[in-house]
Amino acid sequence: VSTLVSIGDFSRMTFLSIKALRHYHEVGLLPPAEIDPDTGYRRYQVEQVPTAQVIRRLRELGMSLDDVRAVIEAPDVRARNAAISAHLRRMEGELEQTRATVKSLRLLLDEPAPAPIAISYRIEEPSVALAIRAEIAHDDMFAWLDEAFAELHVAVAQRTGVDGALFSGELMEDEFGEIVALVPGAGEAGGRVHALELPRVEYAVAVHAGPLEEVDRTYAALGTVVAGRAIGVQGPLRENYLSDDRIEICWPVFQTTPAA
Amino acid sequence: VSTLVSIGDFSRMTFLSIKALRHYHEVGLLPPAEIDPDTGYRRYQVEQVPTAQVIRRLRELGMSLDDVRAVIEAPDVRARNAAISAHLRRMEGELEQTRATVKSLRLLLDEPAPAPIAISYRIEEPSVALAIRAEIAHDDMFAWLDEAFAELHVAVAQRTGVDGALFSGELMEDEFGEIVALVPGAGEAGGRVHALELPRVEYAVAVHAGPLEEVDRTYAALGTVVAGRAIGVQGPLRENYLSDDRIEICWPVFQTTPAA
DNA sequence: TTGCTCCTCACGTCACGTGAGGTGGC
DNA sequence: TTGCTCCTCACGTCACGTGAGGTGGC
Repeated sequence: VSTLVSIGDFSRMTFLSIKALRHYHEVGLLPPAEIDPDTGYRRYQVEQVPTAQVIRRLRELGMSLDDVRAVIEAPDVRARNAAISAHLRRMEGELEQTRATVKSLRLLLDEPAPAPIAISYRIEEPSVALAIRAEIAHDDMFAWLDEAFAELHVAVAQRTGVDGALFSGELMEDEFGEIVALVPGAGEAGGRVHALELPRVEYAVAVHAGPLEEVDRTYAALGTVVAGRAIGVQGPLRENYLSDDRIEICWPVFQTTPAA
Repeated sequence: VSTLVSIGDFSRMTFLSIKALRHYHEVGLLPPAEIDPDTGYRRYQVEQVPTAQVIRRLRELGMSLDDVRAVIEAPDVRARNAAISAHLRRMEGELEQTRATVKSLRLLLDEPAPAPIAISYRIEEPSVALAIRAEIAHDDMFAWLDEAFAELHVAVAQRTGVDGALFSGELMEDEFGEIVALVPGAGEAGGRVHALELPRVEYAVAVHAGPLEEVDRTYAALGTVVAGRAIGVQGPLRENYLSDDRIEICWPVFQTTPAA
């Protein structure tokens, strides 16, 4: 015969606030064992304490209630551990990101004016490429590109240039929008992979060398020049991945060169 | 003569979303250099880009907009670096906490049933102590206790027991409430320090040995016994800090011993 | 009986995101 | 002129916290 305790006692026993316990009840994460039909008083079983302790620790690790629920309701130990490990991996990724951001912040504060970068102009004549397109959130960009290029590399037969990507305005401005991963050349379409005809575009181009966290500074330098000369036109930005730490950034412009 | 750019261009140059930029304008963190009186169009100066880049990095580090503002509006480099360093120290503290929580979670999952703990009963006869009391948030508990004990240790003249603390029910249940730090014995009152007369209380007592992160499990074990015997009474919980890793937890109960 | 516990709304917080509905600029 | 950019509400998100106002239980 198990002991029932009031919400106050359960709170003291689990270090979860009463408000939190009521919230977990409301969302069905940790319903009390019993509810008095007259008074609405919640009664918890002492056997619910370990579950509550797990919930508190997962919440302290910043796991969302939905993910906590997945852990709590996992059918077996394997699934449970997988859910927890996935979260810990995410946290490690964030930690790496944090380290990089701190470094980047120090750099920015120490060196507010960036080294001047070379900007060139280029006319891209119409060309073909193998491409994958999608509407994604800005935060998913890296993961999405990794996967897309993996698929494209399998499909491409005749490469005529380095990997590149097109970013719609909305993707930058709204945190959600169209993205295209492309490999110049020809190959086998199928699945998400399709052939893409790239139109003629004029670009102002800058090369970003160095850590990815700094790439906004190159964008800013390039954008400043384009804005200063009032030559910007609409159309997606393009990045070309020259090497592991060299990215070519292409900003669409018009009439940078006298007509032939 | 500085270049003005539209919110869209500024967004592309800084990797801040348009929604974020409008929000920063609304709260006065990064107002545009100019606003068209007819259309309401925001225009940013390219010289605002570095500030925006700093804001983006600080936000990525999880700094609140209020704290970001403090950094941005810092009167000099010293004040600015102090604000940033304070945030980074907080983050390191959280990282330590995260490590401890992960460890504690693994322990809890590996060993769901805790080792049975010894529970004893005790009657505390009325006594005196030097004490500091306050209403605090649960999260500030450790910092507050550290400071309070430092003050009490200076004031105490005749110690008759180890450091202890009283925790009101609300502090546990509402995340905000009364806390009392106390040193049994006598000494010099003054400032926040005052003499406190402790009434007679009967306690169920358990000793928690080991890491602080696990202390909820001892609370739960103690609470389970108290609830099972239906001997709980209201009144603050008490902790006595026996040594660095031994905490005595005292739960108020009634009539645990036959009357004399 | 008193005061303590617990209840249910309803609204606030933080930093934006998500539309809706509309207008200006090239 | 078209469609693209930008505007302002108003409301949503997430995980609770903060009261208000009221009732049950010892």
